[in-house]
Amino acid sequence: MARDGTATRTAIMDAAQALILETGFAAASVDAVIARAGITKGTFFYHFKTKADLALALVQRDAAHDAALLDANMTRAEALSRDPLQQILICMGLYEEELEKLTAPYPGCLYAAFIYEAQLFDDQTLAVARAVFSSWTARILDKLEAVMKLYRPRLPVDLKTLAEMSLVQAEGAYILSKVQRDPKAVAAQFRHYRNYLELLFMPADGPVSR
Amino acid sequence: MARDGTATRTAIMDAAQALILETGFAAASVDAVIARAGITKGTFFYHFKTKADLALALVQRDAAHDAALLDANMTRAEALSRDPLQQILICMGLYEEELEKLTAPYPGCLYAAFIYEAQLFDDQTLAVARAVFSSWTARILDKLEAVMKLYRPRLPVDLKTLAEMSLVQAEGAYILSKVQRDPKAVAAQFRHYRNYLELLFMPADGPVSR
DNA sequence: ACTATAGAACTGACCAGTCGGTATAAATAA
DNA sequence: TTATTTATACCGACTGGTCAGTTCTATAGT
Repeated sequence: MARDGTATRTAIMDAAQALILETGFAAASVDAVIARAGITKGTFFYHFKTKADLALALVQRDAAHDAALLDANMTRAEALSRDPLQQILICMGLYEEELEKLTAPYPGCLYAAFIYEAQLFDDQTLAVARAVFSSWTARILDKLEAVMKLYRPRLPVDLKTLAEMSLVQAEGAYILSKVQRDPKAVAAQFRHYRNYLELLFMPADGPVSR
Repeated sequence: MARDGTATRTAIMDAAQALILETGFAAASVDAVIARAGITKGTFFYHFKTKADLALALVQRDAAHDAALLDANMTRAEALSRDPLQQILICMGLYEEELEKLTAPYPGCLYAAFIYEAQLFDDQTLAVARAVFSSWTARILDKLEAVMKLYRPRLPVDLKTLAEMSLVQAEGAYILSKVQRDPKAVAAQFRHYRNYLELLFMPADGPVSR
């Protein structure tokens, strides 16, 4: 097999991602990456011009994956309910379902790993992380604005930071999961976000509004 | 002044902490630390046996600081209200007040930085971070249990993960603040945690219970 | 012929850590 | 009072190793 290098490229990226989430980017040396991927240095630099190039490829791959997953979950949620509040709750519930299946602590988020070593990366790489955050937030914010047209929140609330809170809850939960070595921590925190939205928008006298 | 080295030791630790939050631990080289602290290599290794020794000292210092701050804020809150729910809300409000004063993005949390480079540290160092998390959680959980004796939550809720959520919210907000370069992001997220607690425990018909 | 890979030797920069030495000031002895 | 000792605080050149990245030759599949 000398023709298709995509498998090798993927192997390098997978090995690097796992290593980075264990040791950080700086300590995930090229030597360590190639050892884990089972290839040699020549091959590594055949696929990636520099280590920074790998960083960019990794963050772009994650960005594409995360965007696709949110899209899939939100589309499913939209098919399951016409109510925008229910759509968000269902969407978060879908994430929660997946997270409940974890048997090892959540390995972590590449954007968070990179942001805690921010000075090591160029603007382009960090911009990808920023873009993921802002498009995620925008998607949730859209729904929340639709919710606001149908429901009156029980407390005055800023919708933008409320949308961002879903991300915050995820990133914070990843850290908790790693610190406590607890696979279940992330799902539990997603559940709290769902609770908050429910309490915020559900009228006091019951689940139906108008 | 040849006698008192504590100022130098503090300068090293301050320089290291700032650097670590910008670049991560691995990339915060001893050379970079001493350059920022304005001292030399000999001095560094006079104060710290190894770089790992510095990591331990840093995390211990933060642990002591964080424990003292929670204690101070919670004690103030306890003086301001007899109601355990109000005590938590006030305590979180005190944090929020401080966070609203920020003019630069929150620099980050050392525990989070370390956990994203976890393999670089020995068990003792990571254990300090774990201990901070668990004693913080325990303190909040205590209050929440007292709350539960007076109030009935509007949704079934797990108190332990609810206590942990305060930490999750903080850690997640630090990341958001760094990604968006937004100094206000952290306070806004603390506010949402307060809102959640309020909605969860405040009876539907008004702020007074029994 | 072209692409994908192996492998190994090499470079210069940077890494953590060492070592011999100096400066200072307080304690002690003349 | 003035030397001498002792301990602390600090300096900076140096060492052996690792880092990212280069360069080369060789080889196998298409």
